[in-house]
Amino acid sequence: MRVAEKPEIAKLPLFREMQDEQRERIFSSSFLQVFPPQLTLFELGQHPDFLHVLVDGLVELYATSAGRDTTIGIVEAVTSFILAAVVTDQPYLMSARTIASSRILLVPAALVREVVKDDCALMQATMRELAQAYRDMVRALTDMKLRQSAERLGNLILQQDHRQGGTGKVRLKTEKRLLASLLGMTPENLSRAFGVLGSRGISVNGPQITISDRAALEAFVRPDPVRENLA
Amino acid sequence: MRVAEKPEIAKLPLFREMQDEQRERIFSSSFLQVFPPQLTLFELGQHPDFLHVLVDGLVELYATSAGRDTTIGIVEAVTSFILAAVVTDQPYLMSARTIASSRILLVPAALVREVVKDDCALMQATMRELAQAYRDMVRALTDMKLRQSAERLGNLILQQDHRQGGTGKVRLKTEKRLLASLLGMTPENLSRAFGVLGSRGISVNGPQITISDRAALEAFVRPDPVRENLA
DNA sequence: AAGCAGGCTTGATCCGGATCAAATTGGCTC
DNA sequence: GAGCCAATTTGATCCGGATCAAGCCTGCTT
Repeated sequence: MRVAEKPEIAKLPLFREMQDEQRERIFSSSFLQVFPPQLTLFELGQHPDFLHVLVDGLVELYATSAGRDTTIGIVEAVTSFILAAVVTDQPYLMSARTIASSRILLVPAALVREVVKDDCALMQATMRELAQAYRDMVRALTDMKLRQSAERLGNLILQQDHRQGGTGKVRLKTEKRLLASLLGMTPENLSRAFGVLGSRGISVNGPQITISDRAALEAFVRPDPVRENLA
Repeated sequence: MRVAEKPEIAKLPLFREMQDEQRERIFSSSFLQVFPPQLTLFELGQHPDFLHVLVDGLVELYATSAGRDTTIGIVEAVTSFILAAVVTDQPYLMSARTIASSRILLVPAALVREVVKDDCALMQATMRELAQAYRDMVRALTDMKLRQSAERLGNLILQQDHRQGGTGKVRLKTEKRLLASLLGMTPENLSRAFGVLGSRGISVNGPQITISDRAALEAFVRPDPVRENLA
């Protein structure tokens, strides 16, 4: 790899702390590839050949079973994904496709596993990343099991607002149909859920959401009792 | 700690590969404690002071939100739990309570974090454990999002059978109400789900389940497309 | 500017699972 | 063995969300 994005990638939590020469070893065997929108990057059940780092664009992680499918996560740049499959060297549990045109760094999985063994800093970063990913999944699962759809939506809006700086203005980065799938509901019901939240402190205009009454919203959605530490 | 169980605990994947002296360092600062049934070990939101290792007994991990609660996992001996909270040093995302009388090894969380840094083998084991836990969560989430209740039950029975040796006889280790909570349904509906599966290849007698027609059962529940490697 | 297509919304209906309310069962104590 | 308590099962009803079916709006094509 020989690209302008190298420093940016090197700054990722995953690669930040590791030895320079090991990082160079990883990067020199990796390559950056551009993918058009709507392209399937890999599918559930396949053997993981590469650790993926989304440098630019947007990627959907989704799972399929019993003829249906559902979105497990939406990956925004710059982030690595499917670390767990690479580390365990087991088949993917999800498929991935680009939503927008995307540039992705492909790091050979076997190399990752090898360098991880040699470089404790990388291993530690990997461990942290996995622990965080696990916690995110726990949250997603309890969200799904304990809250109903409008509450889930409200919570997601609060989270997004928090991540975007707490301004009370949230802009959706994806189509609503995708958001619906992520939240585990149909597009129809997402639309209705926005309707419900309309009388709970939110106003919606296309992809632009405004929190007009945060207190009312929080009262309705009952946010997570445990706030995540700001990373 | 000075107990008969030490060798058994030392054989856990988490502690198996590490340096002997580091392991001893961990064990010497840990202590084994006996808890009666139905006792809350810790609660969601608390700061993790100890890594727990269930030596004997049964523990429920559950989450609470919005006045409801749901079971996230059931821990059987011998297994460590809440590694992720310990590693990240962030508040628990779930609560834990004993189901049966249990003996638990309590390992100071700060010590774990420290030794992990010094002992790469332990770190690697931690990383693997977290990766596996993450994958389990992904499965649980997709299960919840994509399958309906009788299918979830059928799948759980198949998994259990697989883990218990594939004999076609599965014995439930917990009350059915707890199983219902794990599967994300009410006890009433669990009962009805067993009824449904009655005509799909299984028969139930109290806690004893018999798979009488595996093909029929698999056709109905559409098992995970990706089989887990036997650990 | 008309036509079209895809995504979003709205309305009507259906279905899975929750809730509420009784039975029934099974292990216990006395 | 009677009585009791908790777990489970069964039945009736209700509700959230899915599905089906139109409309609608926006951006793009021709």
